[in-house]
Amino acid sequence: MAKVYEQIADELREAIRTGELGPGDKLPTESELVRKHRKTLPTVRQALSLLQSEGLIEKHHGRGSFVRKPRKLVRRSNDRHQWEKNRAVQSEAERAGTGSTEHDTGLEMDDLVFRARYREVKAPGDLAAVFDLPEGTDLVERTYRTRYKAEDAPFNLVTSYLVRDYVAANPDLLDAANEPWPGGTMHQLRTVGIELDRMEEHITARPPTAEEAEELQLLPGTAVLIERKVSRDTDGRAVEVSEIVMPGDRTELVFTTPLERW
Amino acid sequence: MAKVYEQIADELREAIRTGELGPGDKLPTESELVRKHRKTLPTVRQALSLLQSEGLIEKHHGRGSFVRKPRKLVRRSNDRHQWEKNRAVQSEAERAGTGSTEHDTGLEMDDLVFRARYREVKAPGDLAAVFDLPEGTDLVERTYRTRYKAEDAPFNLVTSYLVRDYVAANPDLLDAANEPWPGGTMHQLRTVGIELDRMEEHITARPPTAEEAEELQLLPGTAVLIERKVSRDTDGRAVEVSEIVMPGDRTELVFTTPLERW
DNA sequence: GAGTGGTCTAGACCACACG
DNA sequence: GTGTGGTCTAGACCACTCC
Repeated sequence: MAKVYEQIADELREAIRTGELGPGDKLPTESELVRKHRKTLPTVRQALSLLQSEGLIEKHHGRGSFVRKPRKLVRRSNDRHQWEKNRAVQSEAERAGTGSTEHDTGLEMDDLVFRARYREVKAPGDLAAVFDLPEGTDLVERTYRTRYKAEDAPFNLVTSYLVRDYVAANPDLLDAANEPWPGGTMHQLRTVGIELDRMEEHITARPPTAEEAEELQLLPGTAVLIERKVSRDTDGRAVEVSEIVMPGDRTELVFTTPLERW
Repeated sequence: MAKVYEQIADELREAIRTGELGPGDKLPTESELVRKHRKTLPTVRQALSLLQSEGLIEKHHGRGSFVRKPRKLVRRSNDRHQWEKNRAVQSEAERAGTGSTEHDTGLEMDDLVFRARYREVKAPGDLAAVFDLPEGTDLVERTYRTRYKAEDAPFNLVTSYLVRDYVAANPDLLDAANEPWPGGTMHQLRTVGIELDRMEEHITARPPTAEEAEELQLLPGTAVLIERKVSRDTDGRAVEVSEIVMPGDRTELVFTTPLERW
């Protein structure tokens, strides 16, 4: 072990692991570490950057560096799909009460701020393949941002695509002014005679892009979960494709798979 | 925009986004960027480090920096659970042919190298809570590493816990020498009269720890997917808890949720 | 105003890749 | 051997936080 910055990082990692430095505790300042290890400032900063990229610490300009606290998780369970489907056949009064975001998070609608934007686009190759339609087919692109009223960053970024021809029979579905739609996408599809049979969710993870980090206000050393969801109707046809970007440290996806009995 | 390293990073990001620099292409060398922007080496290096942490580029000592290529994904679908359950009631000859890893990846058993280690541990608080048993209950901890024969890094890290009392009736289940067990965990449990009713999978994402990065040979700028799986028997009792760490850029988890008809 | 981290300069020397 | 990135020194000045 020759690398000085690794040694400094190791020592701090060990202090965090043993609990000598607990969540929220302040680390020694950079100049203290310089004195202690008799190295220079850039070397010490390299060590701290490493810990930051591992998600172990947060640096705060003018205040110091701190051991990161575990985040409170927002849970999204796949049982919400059946819940949403059941809700789509309720009366308007019943549907108006809640949305699936509230079902996911347990929050009241009043705590949330919601923004939707619609746009018409031509299907690029990858989306066309999922829909099993020709490239360039007309799609409705819908982007959603939902955030807590008390915070100014949304807690996820959603982009959803519908095939224009499948939904154009109801012009209301082409206008973002009707959002938030009581009863959600399942009810929207029901107004044009589409019933969903299953949801396929594809999950990967990666570091956030610069834009995502800014929009979700992610600290360095955070990963994002990417969910690509394909909704299929009773003919097995893909009718909605959506991509959801979620902060990996604040989100827990829960999937329950039932098994047949022996 | 005052920050010089952001400007340099932006320019390179843009070149990558537009395709001017395609996957696998070599970036300008650090000294070329120094000359071009009339800045110093550490500043240029800061810009490149940023792109690296975003997973956009790879740096190779002595060779240069390169635009990262997208990885080939290994797909793990939740339909493997039912597949595994069906397999557990087959004859030994049938079970011997394949394991669930092969089912997941489509690879032959001959392409894979498998290592298992068993250990007996006392349940810490968080595990005890999931099993709904007292803290300190005896558990069997099983760790697995599976890798391609051609590569030297495993493609995931698995730690599984069984309640010792539930499985002790069959001593073979306490001995790692019997791994890989033909028919997997579902068949192991069957030998002690346990039938699984459902699987709960909890997914989060974060940057890898230093150990995980080394063991999975992850490049900087990669995230890991964490899956915590709880297997419940027909009484709803948690009988296995496992944690699986997977490279986020090489793994795609697929969950299909069927919906009831209206 | 004092303390602390953020950005940047201007180098030196080392380690790895490749011809 | 030459080119390349990796580590490290020794500072300067700026920006943010808190008293």
